[in-house]
Amino acid sequence: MATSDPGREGTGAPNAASGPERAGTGGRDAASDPGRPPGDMLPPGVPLLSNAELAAIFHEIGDMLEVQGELVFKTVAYHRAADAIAHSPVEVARAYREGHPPRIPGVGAAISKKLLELATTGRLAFHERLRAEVPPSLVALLEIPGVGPRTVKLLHEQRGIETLDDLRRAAEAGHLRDLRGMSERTEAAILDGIAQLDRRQQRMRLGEAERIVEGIVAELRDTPGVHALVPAGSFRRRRETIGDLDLLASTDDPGALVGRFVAMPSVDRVLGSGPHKASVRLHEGPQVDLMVMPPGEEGTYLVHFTGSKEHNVRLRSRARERGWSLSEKGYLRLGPDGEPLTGDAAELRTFATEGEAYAFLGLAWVAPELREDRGEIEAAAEGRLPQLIEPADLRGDCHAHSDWSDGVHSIEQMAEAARARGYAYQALTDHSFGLAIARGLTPERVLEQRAVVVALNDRFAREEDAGRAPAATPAEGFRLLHGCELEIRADATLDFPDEVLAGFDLVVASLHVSRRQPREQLMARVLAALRSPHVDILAHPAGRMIGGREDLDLDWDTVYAEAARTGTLLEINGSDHRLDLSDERARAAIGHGCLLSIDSDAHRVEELDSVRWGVATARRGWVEASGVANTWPRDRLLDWVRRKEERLV
DNA sequence: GCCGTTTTCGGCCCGACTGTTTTCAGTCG
Repeated sequence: MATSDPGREGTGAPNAASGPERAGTGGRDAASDPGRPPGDMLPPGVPLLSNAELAAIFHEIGDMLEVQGELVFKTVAYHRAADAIAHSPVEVARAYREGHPPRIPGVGAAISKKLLELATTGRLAFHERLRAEVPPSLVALLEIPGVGPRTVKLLHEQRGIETLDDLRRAAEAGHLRDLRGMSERTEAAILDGIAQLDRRQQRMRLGEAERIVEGIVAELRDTPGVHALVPAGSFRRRRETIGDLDLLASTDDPGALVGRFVAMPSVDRVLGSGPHKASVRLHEGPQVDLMVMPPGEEGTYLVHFTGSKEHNVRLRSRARERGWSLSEKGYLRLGPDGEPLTGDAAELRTFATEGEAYAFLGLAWVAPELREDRGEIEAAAEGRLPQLIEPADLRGDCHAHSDWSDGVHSIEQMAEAARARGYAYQALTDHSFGLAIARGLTPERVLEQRAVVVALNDRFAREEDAGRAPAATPAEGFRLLHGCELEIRADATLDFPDEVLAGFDLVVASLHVSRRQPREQLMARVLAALRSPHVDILAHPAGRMIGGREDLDLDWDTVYAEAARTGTLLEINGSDHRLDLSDERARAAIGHGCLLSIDSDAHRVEELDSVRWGVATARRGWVEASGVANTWPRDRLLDWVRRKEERLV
C-alpha cells in the first residue's frame, strides 16, 4: 500500500522519467529551471504555500472544529492529515498545481479537494468561514495547560470569553466558579496555566535533552529497588527537538522511586503524582514524566512510552484486529463484544522485552528511531525493515574545523581526537576566505596549512610503523585529509579557483551568505557546486538552524537528482543545531539514489561526538550503512573523489 | 473525515490522573 512509502509516487513521477541519463543534455535545462513547470502555468500572483503552511491551516481547522464540539474523529482526521502533509517529501501545493496530487495517507476526497483549492487560489473558503465562527484568539486558549476544547467551548458559550485577557479577567473576578464542573480551584488552575504560558520553554535540542536526562538518571540510579532507568519518548526516538522528557523505571519499590523523583532539587513543581507515575517541571524548564514498570513486564511499557503516539495507535489497531487490546500493561484478550474479558475470563499477556511484544503482533522489532508511522509497521510485518546504520559503521569524519579558521582546537588536537576514536581519517575542512566572519583561509594560507597536515601524517605513519598508534587505530592506519569548507558565493561562483581546489584531498561546499535569494538563484548556486568536479560533499544542504534559520528555498527533487548524477555526497550534519539533511530529506535523497556522508562539523574536540546525532538522524531516515560514504575505507572514499574529477573535468 | 483480504457503512486506541462529583468528564500523553 502507498502508506508504506507516502508520496513516493508523487516524488518519482516528474523525475523518474527525466532521471540521470537525461540530465546531462535535455535535462540540463529542466534542472537549471527549478521553477518547473514554466511559470506561465502557475496562477499569477498566487503564492505557493509550503507544506508547513498547509499543515498549519489543517491543524487550525482541526482545533476550530474541536472547539465547536465537532465529532472527535473528524477533528483527529484533520490533524492526522496535517501531520502527513507536513512530513510529505513532496512539495504538496506544487504537485497539486501541476496536476499530479500525491497519494498522502490520511488525505481523502474531502481534504484533497481543499488542498486543490489552497494550491490554486492560496485560500480556502471553508477555513475562512470557520475563522469567522471561531476566532483564532479562542483557538489560542487551547495552549493553556489543562484547558481543552470542551472547556474553551463552555467558556465561549457561557461567558462570552474570546481572548486570553477575557479569560484572565473572568478568572480573577471569580466569574467562572459557577460554571458546571468548575470551582474556585479551577479558576486558580486556569490563572496558573496562563502564567505557565508566559514562561513556556521552547523545545530542547538533543544534546540538552541528553544532559538533563543523564543527570536525573544519575540522581535516581541508586534508589532502593531500582533495576533500570530508561529514557523513553521522543528522546529515545531521537527526534530533532524534544519537548517533554520521559523516564521509565523498572523497580520493586515504586513508592520509594516516585517519592525521590518528586523531591529532586532540580524540581520546580510537581504537576502530578500517583503510585506508578509522576510528572514534574524542572527549574530549567522541561517537564519530566516518570513511569514505573513491573520487573519482568517491561516490553509493552517500553513500546508504549517510547511512542510515537501514531505508531502506538497503529499497533493497538493491529492488536484489536487480532482480538487483543494493547496498553502499556500488556495485551488483554477481547471478548465477542469487543471489550476486554473480565473476571475469571480475563487474560493478560505481558513480555519482558520489546522484541517479544512486537513478535506477539507478528512484527519484527522496530528500532525506536523508526517509530513514527511512516511505513515501519508494514515493513516490520513483511520482514523488510532496513539494516540501519550504527555509529560504529563510521570510519571517518569528512567535516571538521581547527583554530586556523573558526574552530577552537589546533589541527593536531582535532586529528589526535579523531585518531583516538578509531577513525581511519578525518578531513580538515577549514573555511575558505569568502566567509570572512569565520576567518576563512586564503589560497596562501591553504598551502601553509597543507605543510602542517603533511608533517602530521608523516608522524602518524611513523608511529603506526613503530606500533605506537592508539589502540583503536584500524588496520589501514589514520590519516588527516586536507580539505576545505568551500563557500558558494552569492553570484554562484566558488570561492577558490579550480587549480586551488584540485590540490585538496576532499572539498566540502556550503552556502552561508545571501540565503534569502529567490529559489532560482539559490538553485543556480547549489547546482554550480554539485557540478564542480572538485566538490565532493554538499554540507548542511538545507542551511537551517533548528529553532533559528529556516531552510533554504530549494527545489529538492532537482538537488537530489543532480547530486546522484554527479556523485556528490549530501551531508547529514551531526551538530544538534543543524541535523541537516533532516531525517525525511535523507530518506528522500537515498530514494533518489544519492550517497550521504555523516559528519560532525566539529569546531572543538568535544564536538566530534556530534556524529551520533547525525547517525540517529540517518536512522530516522531509514538509512543503511551502504548509503553512507564515510563508512567506507579511506582508499575507497578517495577513489570515489578522484573518479568524480575524472568524469566531470 | 478516513478507510476497508473480516466492512463502501460503521467503525475509528488506551489508561492515569485530576477535580468535581455521587458515577463521571475532561485533559494529557
